Amino acid sequence: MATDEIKRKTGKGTRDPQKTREAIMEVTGKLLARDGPEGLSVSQVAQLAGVNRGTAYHHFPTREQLIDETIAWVSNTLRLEVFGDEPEDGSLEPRNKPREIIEKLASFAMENPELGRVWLRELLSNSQPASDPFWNMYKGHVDRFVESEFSQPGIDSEVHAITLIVTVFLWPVWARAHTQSAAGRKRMASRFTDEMLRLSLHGTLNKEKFQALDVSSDSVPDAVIDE
Amino acid sequence: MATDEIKRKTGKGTRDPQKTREAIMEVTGKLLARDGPEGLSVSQVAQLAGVNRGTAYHHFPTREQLIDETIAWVSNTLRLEVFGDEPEDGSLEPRNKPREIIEKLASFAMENPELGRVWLRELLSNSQPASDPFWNMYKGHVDRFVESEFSQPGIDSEVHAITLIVTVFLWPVWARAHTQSAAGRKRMASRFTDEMLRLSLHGTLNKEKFQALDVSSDSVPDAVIDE
DNA sequence: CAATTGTTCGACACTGTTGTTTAATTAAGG
DNA sequence: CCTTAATTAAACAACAGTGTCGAACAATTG
Repeated sequence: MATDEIKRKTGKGTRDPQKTREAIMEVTGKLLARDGPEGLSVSQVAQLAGVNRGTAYHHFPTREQLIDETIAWVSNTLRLEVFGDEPEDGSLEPRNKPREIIEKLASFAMENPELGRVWLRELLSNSQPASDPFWNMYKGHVDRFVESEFSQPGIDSEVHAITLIVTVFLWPVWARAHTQSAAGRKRMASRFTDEMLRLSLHGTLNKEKFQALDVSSDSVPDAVIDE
Repeated sequence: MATDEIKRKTGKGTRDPQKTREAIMEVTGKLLARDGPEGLSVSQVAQLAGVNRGTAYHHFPTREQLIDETIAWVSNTLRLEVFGDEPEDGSLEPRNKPREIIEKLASFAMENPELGRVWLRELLSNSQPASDPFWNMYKGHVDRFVESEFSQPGIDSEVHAITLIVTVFLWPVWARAHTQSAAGRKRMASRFTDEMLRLSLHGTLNKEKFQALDVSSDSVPDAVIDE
């Protein structure tokens, strides 16, 4: 159970600080996804990264800092993988098809479930997510879509953004726990995107049976001014 | 930061083992939601529950057992709060309006974000969720809805069940981090149910603009036989 | 080749947690 | 009132984790 160890020293290049640093963060990311921030131990990270604990402390002065930097690194990795190198402010082409982004997101999430999980965990417990690069970019896309001619009217952009990102990142967690093969994973990913698409186009309710449904039973004004 | 303590001894009834037990599990639930299973310490639980550590060990022989029993207790609490005392197998009235259940779920989740979070965490990392009472009941309802005349055809029941439950339990986490007042929470809960309803009825895409959309681009057969 | 710089390692002291035990205290129920 | 069970307080060994050192080490320079 504690006998697993990753031999990082492949090839001849024996000493590579940057690679060591990344290896440490990579393992930290995985362990963060599994155990959460409170359950992470530098000892375990070092062991799994095939590195002395002192080395980890050389790169990251304190446990807290290791966690923080790793999360920032995850967010950046996410941003790069999903959005490439679009400009950060993103006030650009609104022609980006939302479907493309969802597919990219979903497939990435399925292949890297740990990253999505650790990032999501941080996002949800962070009261100031505006500082997160990936969140800003993603939210910008959603906002632009909601205001575009391609979307239905009346969508609550914040609710939509959160629900979408949450499902995208957590479906793989479920899917992975119920599939072993790579083919199975692919199928699960397809099922997800298919269902998302179906949902986007048709919803879930049979409209003929729900004509008399009071949509705004005890709703509140749309304008939301909090606090 | 570590100076918080809950005075459990309200009134005169000083000694009540069952209540002590519940108080311990309640605190355990909260801490589980905050720190995850790996981050939970019996010492902290005892301190926050206003109980001696020995007492905790009297009720729960080991840390692991405390966690397990608490999670089971959470699942049961969830089931009771949302579904009342319907029979477990639930092969009963399919006339239960899905909307009613979603509203119950959503409002409960908004008022008890910790419980939902700890349960969800367990569900997603559990490869054998069929043993969870709340999951079984919930999944049964979704299945029956999907096969009923009230739903759209072609819904992937598993995907739908997971995405719905995930959003229901995680939206409150986000909402709570961005609202202080009780009124604000209520508004956030309303926005969620409204948007869910809107989504169920109309989806997100403007159909006129997406007529030529290939729904089954690289889809796979619906029949899913894993492994 | 030697000096310098930055990386990695092994050992150390310290703290906190677990699980166990033992003795003393306190309320509840017959 | 007296027995029983719950609770507390305290101490214990075993252990894991955190930070901090100084020394060993590699690679790049002069």
